[in-house]
Amino acid sequence: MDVTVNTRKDAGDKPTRIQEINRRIILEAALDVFSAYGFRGSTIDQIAEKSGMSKPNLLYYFKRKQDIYVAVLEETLEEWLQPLHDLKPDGDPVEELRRYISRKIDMSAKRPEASRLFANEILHGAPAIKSFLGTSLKKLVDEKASVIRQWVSEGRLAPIDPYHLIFMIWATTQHYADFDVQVRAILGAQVDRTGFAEQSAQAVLSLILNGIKVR
Amino acid sequence: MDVTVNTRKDAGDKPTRIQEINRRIILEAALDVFSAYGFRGSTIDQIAEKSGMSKPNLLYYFKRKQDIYVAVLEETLEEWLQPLHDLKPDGDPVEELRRYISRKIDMSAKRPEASRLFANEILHGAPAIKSFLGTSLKKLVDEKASVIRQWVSEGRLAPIDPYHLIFMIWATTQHYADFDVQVRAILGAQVDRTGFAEQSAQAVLSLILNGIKVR
DNA sequence: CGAAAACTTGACCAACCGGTCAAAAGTCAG
DNA sequence: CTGACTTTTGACCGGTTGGTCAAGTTTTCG
Repeated sequence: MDVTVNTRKDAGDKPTRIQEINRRIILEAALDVFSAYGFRGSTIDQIAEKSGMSKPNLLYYFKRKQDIYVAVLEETLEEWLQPLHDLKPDGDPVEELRRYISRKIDMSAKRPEASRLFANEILHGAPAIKSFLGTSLKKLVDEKASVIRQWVSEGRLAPIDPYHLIFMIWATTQHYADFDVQVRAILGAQVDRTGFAEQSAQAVLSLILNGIKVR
Repeated sequence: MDVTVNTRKDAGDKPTRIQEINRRIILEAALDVFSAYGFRGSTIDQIAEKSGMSKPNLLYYFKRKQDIYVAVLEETLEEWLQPLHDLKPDGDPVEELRRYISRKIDMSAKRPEASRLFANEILHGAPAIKSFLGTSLKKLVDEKASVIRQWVSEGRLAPIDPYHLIFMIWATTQHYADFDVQVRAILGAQVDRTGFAEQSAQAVLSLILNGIKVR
């Protein structure tokens, strides 16, 4: 039994320099492709072409199409939830929520592909991340919801169900990324004018914050 | 040249009884399938099976997969936009918007497949209805936006950009249909308890209405 | 009834696509 | 430089899927 033999690729071997580079290239290309066409609508060939490598070569790094998809989802998820993680019980509630909403809008504007990737995944029943939603995400949201509930009970926020508040923040902030073509169709070229993102952020912020301020 | 020969199927011939029945069956099955798997992810066989007919027979009624998709989109669109059509300049602004939001939430709860069908279509660049978005939908939204702007300028509504307000209403009301699995993962079984829809509606309504009431 | 028109279907096809494989080309440590 | 290991690729395969077709069955209507 030659113990030096290893199966590489799967096992926990440290990746080579080339592996590191190429995995990164593939995941970036895959984010673009999957977010544009969805899992079923994307082909390995598309991702390979965008990565500048052949299909068999891509499959040398990720054995199956699913594996690429899951990898890109996991990679992006952590970044995507960071703003919610950073919502802290200390400090002014309205200010904390203002910061949270601002960061969410900012991320949607700067990385719309990430937003669309999740939107598509969830829209179709979240086959790849359902277990994550029910465990890690639920835990995180439960935690932050109780922070918000605390604020409400202290009278520092207008009475509102914290879960519904979080859903509304998600819905409104991601709308501009997920439904970009619709927004463009209606607003036309002004979407590309500088300051549009800030203007949208202002509208979302003022509406939600007005709705939760104590009066 | 036998003039009585007609190409049927495309032409403006009045459909037979069987045609009317089967087209309806197909479109209903297609809404379920397309909304669950998207255009690319759905197969003609799936729709045929759900319709209880053979694939060639289904293709007898709709020559191509695209044709079924476009037909079901067009059919559902009209119904989907009715509430916005009914937003009238007369009457109390807050009451009008309350009615509009309520009807949107109601539709999302009762016909989530329709909501998901559009969400998916727009998410992927609206290839089938892009022209519609830029013409009919834009016209409708422009019209209603100016109604809202009028209300604001009369001081009957808090100052807010009417387009962003409409987008926020769309985003929040459709969120519960489009992201159903996520909502379920976080809230669990309580989603199925009676009154949940009303509770969500209440949360959305109170937040948005609070944000637009003059103070 | 009878025949024309409408409807239905099994068999089939070509394109596409996820994935394999064996062999060539490149990398790198000793 | 050399040989072991890693990376790359062209050719290929089998399953799926959109769509066709010719032949059969049912409906409609004079």
